[in-house]
Amino acid sequence: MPSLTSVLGVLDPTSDRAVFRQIADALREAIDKGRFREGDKLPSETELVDHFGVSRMTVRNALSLLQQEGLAVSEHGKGVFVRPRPPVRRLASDRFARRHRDQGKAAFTVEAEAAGSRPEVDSLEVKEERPSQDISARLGSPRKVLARRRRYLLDGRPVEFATSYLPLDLARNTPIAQPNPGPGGIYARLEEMGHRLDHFDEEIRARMPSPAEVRTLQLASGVPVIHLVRTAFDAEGRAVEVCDTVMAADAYVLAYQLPAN
Amino acid sequence: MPSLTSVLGVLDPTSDRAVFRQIADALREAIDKGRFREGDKLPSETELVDHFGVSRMTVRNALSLLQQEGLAVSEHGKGVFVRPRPPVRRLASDRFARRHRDQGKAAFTVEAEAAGSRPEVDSLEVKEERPSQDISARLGSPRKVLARRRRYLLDGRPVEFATSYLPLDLARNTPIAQPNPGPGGIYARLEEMGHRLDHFDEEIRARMPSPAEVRTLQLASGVPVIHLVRTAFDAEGRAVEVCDTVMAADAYVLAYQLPAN
DNA sequence: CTTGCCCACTCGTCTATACGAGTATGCATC
DNA sequence: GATGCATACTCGTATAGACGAGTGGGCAAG
Repeated sequence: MPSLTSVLGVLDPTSDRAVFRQIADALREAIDKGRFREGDKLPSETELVDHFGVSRMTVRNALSLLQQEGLAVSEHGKGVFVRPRPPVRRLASDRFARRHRDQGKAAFTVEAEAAGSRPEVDSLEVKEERPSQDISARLGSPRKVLARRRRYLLDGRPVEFATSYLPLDLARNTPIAQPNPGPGGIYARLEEMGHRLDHFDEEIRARMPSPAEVRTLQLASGVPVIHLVRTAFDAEGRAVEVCDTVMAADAYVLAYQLPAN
Repeated sequence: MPSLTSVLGVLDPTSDRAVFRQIADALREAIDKGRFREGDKLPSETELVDHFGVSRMTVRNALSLLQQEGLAVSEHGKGVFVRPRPPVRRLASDRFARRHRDQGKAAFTVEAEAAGSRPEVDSLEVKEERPSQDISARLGSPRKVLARRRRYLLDGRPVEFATSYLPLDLARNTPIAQPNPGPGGIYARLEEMGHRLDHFDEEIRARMPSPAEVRTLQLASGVPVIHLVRTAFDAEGRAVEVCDTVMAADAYVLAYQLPAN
């Protein structure tokens, strides 16, 4: 096995770059060059202390940098590891198009099984609520809304949670207010109820997760979330649903196809 | 002025939650409640040390958490501040549609001025290169490509940098190989050259920036980047351009409109 | 063989101290 | 009044030490 010096090099005492940054640089370079691969254990804090001849806080500072960059994750009692890249779920822009509406299962389940993963849906909750200001504005200021919350998991790992909001006058006492709205999901039910869907608006943001989101999605440090808000409009131009989704950014790539004219 | 105790409360010594997390919680809550607003200075490390009766490293640990969450930014010699939310640039999905192709200025310039900001383009560079494996695959494996790099700034702040790649056999000795390709940009030139554009594919990811990206975009810690790769296809189905864009996530919201059928 | 404990190793948290470096202010000097 | 310096504040970096807590292996007892 190669010596730590050949893998990580040594510090440059003449450099004005902070020592912990030099250590982080050395580790980052070693990872980039494949000397450490996904899931590999990095040298322990003690080993790095001995190798570089610095104090433990300095080493921890360096490792903390790598974790903020999303390059490494630490596991209490085990060590610090190169962060494994999870399989990525690709969301096509036409995933809610009418022609793709499966009559049996939910879109998430169909796609996950096609990709060879085990899908789960979780923390299902259907409630009547007063809408937040933002949701209210998007739905045309209804007094109350029906909120459908759920969390999605892939092979046991939470990847996304979402809340759908519908004006209560539209959804009350319909299959939409049931935990399972039936084949084709709530979009199929909306169309059966005479709200032929015309188009969707999607807004995409990326940001660091709140502490609550870190818990719900079991996010490693250095992993942002993608925040997607989709509004569904019927043929009369009425907003009939808003779906607010927060996704673990390391589990998703969003794909859109756009006409050129 | 209110006492720190009334703003931040006190520690719960019976809690098993780490002290630095309790301090971070207190600050986060104060920010959420508006006790500290955008751009406000948080209490200095020394003040927090005195108030909570802990060591400075513990306070720094707490402040570091808030910075990782993107809630705060520190400025050497000045203090730690609630991170200001910059104005957000909204990118509509039809921004490259033919009907919007302005005959005078670049899309970025037009949009920025409409929003009342001062746009700049920077580090313009046009080069012939060997494509990376990824770019090569997207463009149908050309031996060489023309790469057009540039950085965009809004009111002096870098918000995005992008590289366009075109197969060299298509772009060599054309206006596209000039730093300024002329009115309507390279898409207008491509269409003049007989490559009528048919559609665009866009792929969106979010992740933490590399150290190089932090420098180029002058990113605060706790700010992810949005990575967008757009491929332009002509009417024959040939990929004629790939544009690789990295955006400061706190400066953008992407908006797409999708048909329902 | 299985169970259960101990121990060694890992990272997590916290204290105390020191000095460096960037910023802003006021005061003395020119 | 303008210049420049001293100073006091800010955060940045680094050391040394201590104890806690999670993990896993080995060994001894059953």
